[in-house]
Amino acid sequence: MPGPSTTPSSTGSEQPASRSRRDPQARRRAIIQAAADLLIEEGGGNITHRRVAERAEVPLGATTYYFKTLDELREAGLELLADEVEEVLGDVRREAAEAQGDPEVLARLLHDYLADRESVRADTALYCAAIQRPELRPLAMRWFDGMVELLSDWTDPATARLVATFADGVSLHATVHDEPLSLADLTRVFTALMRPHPAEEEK
Amino acid sequence: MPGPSTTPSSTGSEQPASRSRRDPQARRRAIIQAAADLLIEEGGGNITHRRVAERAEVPLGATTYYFKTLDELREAGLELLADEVEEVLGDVRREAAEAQGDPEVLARLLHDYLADRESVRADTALYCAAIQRPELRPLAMRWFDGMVELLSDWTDPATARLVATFADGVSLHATVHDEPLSLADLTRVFTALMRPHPAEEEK
Amino acid sequence: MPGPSTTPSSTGSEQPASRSRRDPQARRRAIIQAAADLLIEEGGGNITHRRVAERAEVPLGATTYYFKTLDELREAGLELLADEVEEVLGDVRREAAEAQGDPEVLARLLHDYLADRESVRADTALYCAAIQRPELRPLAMRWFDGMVELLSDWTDPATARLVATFADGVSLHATVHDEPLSLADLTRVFTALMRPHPAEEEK
Amino acid sequence: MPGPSTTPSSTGSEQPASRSRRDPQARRRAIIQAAADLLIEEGGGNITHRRVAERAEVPLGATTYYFKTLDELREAGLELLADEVEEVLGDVRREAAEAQGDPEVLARLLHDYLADRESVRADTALYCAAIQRPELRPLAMRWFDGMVELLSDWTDPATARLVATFADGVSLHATVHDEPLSLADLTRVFTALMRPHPAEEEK
DNA sequence: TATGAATGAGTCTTCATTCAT
DNA sequence: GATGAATGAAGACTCATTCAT
Repeated sequence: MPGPSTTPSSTGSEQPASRSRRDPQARRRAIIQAAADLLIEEGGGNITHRRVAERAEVPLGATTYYFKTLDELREAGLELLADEVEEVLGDVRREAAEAQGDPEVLARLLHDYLADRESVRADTALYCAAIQRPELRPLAMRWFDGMVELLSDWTDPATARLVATFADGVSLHATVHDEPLSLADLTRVFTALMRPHPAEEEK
Repeated sequence: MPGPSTTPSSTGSEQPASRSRRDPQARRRAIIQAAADLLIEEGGGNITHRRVAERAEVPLGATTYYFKTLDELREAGLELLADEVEEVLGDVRREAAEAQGDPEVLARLLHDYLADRESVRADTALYCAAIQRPELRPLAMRWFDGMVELLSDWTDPATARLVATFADGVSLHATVHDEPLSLADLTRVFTALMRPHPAEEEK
Repeated sequence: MPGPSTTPSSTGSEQPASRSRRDPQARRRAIIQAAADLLIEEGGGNITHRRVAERAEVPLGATTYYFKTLDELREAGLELLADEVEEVLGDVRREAAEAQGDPEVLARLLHDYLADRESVRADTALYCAAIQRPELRPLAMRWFDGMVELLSDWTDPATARLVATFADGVSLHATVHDEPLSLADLTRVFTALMRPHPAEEEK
Repeated sequence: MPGPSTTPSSTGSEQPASRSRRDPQARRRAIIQAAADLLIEEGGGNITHRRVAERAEVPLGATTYYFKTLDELREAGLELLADEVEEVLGDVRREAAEAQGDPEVLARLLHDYLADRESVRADTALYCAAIQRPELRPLAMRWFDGMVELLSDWTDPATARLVATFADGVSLHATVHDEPLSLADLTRVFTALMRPHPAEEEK
């Protein structure tokens, strides 16, 4: 899995002067990026105009100029996180295609993804938001649905959903515990779940 | 699984007048309970002295009298959630013991647990808190560790960890999606994971 | 001694509307002035955002907008007091220069200064602050050091320090007792202290 | 000068159990003592029932039981400080009597007194209180008047007042600066001021 | 267009004081 | 008599939002 190599996410700060004034688009992006970073670091409850402005290195007024309310800004940040997660998922998908859905390869891809703390944090941050505010659930589902879709090329939908659910647990586990599951563990689960099973009559 | 039938958790409000004045113990409990309820409903970021006081039907001053800081109050609420979760887990354990660790029975117990929205919310609320504030991770781990311990009676530790991780995903899934996984799905995963597997050489 | 004749200090309140809104500089000044007034009248321990706001006739929020913390505001007020005191001292110095350090003239200058209750209060307010908070001592020393420097033109440093110490006592005495020392008393002390003395070997 | 050898002031903490319960007098004293200590350390503005109670190691209720209001408690503390100062002054007086008012001896006594930081702090704390609250001036005057009376045995009242004023300045100076005036300096001033002077016609 | 000034609402917290026990 | 519980008022501080410029 590609990791954040392609996503310029949550790292930027000293973009060229192009970000500042006279480039509204870039400015807007910088603000959203700052909001997303803060969402990851501190959770949605602690994000304020002032903190975002400072982080994005734009004047306070800019944050209210581009976003009518703080909620709107928060949502834009979450959306960016979801986009990032989805982008990562897209990369994974391409690699998975080549692997023909080999459980071992899928396990390795998930393992690589887990190594990218930034992406994992984005993922769990989305889940936190979704847990606390139902209207944000669609954002969190994008990851789950993407995962299911990815897997659907190689297995039946029910199994795909189960594997995706397991992947969620793995993400959560990686965030809360110090170290993520081992590649061997992941491989074992993927293999066990994707192996043809006797009773195909679920749901 | 017992569900909250035994735990009068997170529902109370209209205790007899005995809760009020001059019964510090009960008062403290009521405040913590209110905090826990709010944690479940709105997440740790949105809890305030005022909201807790209103919820617990005590004057504002009471919340600061019993807890020097809001953090302390929040933590007490989380601890209560963790206790509740653990209590549920204890019940599960007792039932699991009788079942001799039969995967089907375990799946049913998890399924029953998922039907108790309150407990699931408590579980995910703990995870949210742990994600956003590392110092709270031990609380979230109590659930995971308890699950692992429970399973350890019937399978090897590595498998127990994997199943517990899956259970985390299931919890998360149940909170964010409208309906939890089916009993059949759970049974399938439990069976697949707990079945003796060829390579015992993980990690 | 000139007294505050030149300093519009600690009296203002009814500036033209120019002070209000959209004149940050003036607003800031008004707040500091109000703080200084309160410091003189009630001492540093009793100054609050609310009182300052009311005194300066600005909304409460203004006091926290211009000063991140109350301490900062307090300090700004004290600094203003110190500036005022120093300004008075500058006037005294100019007059003293013409008098060639004649003890009688110096005594008269101090006597005039004592007649300006406002300045004396500023002086003692600074001392109070310095007594209770060591980090503010430099502010109080500005008066003492200024006095020493002033006198150093006409007498040796040791004597200057003694005379300045006496002047401190006089200030204190004037604040706590109803009436200050008489001109004759001051003259006597100044003369006695500045008269060449037998043993020049102190310290 | 005796220093604090005779005054058990502001040091106590672990009196025998006699202080606690069943000895109201001792309890009251302990509370007042604690208040006095806090007055010296933090100034009158920062004294609270809770802090006093903690310092005196008595329950919170005791502080309101023995003193109807906080002001009353504060005043009791100041009174204790004044008593202590006066006690020191009494010791000084006895020694001064033997010395027949010799300026050199008086200077030494003041110098010794300055070495007792505790007493000096008490003195200046009283002055701070008196500056900020006129109704407390009598307390601060007790020290000044005592000094004048002491000196009156050896010199005329006017001179006594001048010397006492100087002594005030010395106290202030000692509190705000790191080191007090030298014995030689003090001697010089005392000698100069108490020497018979030509014009006896002041005030 | 863009932004800093502005402010009132709301946050946590401390505390004097009262009072039931 | 003594004390911990109790609470409303007030304090410092933060901030979303508005608005003049």
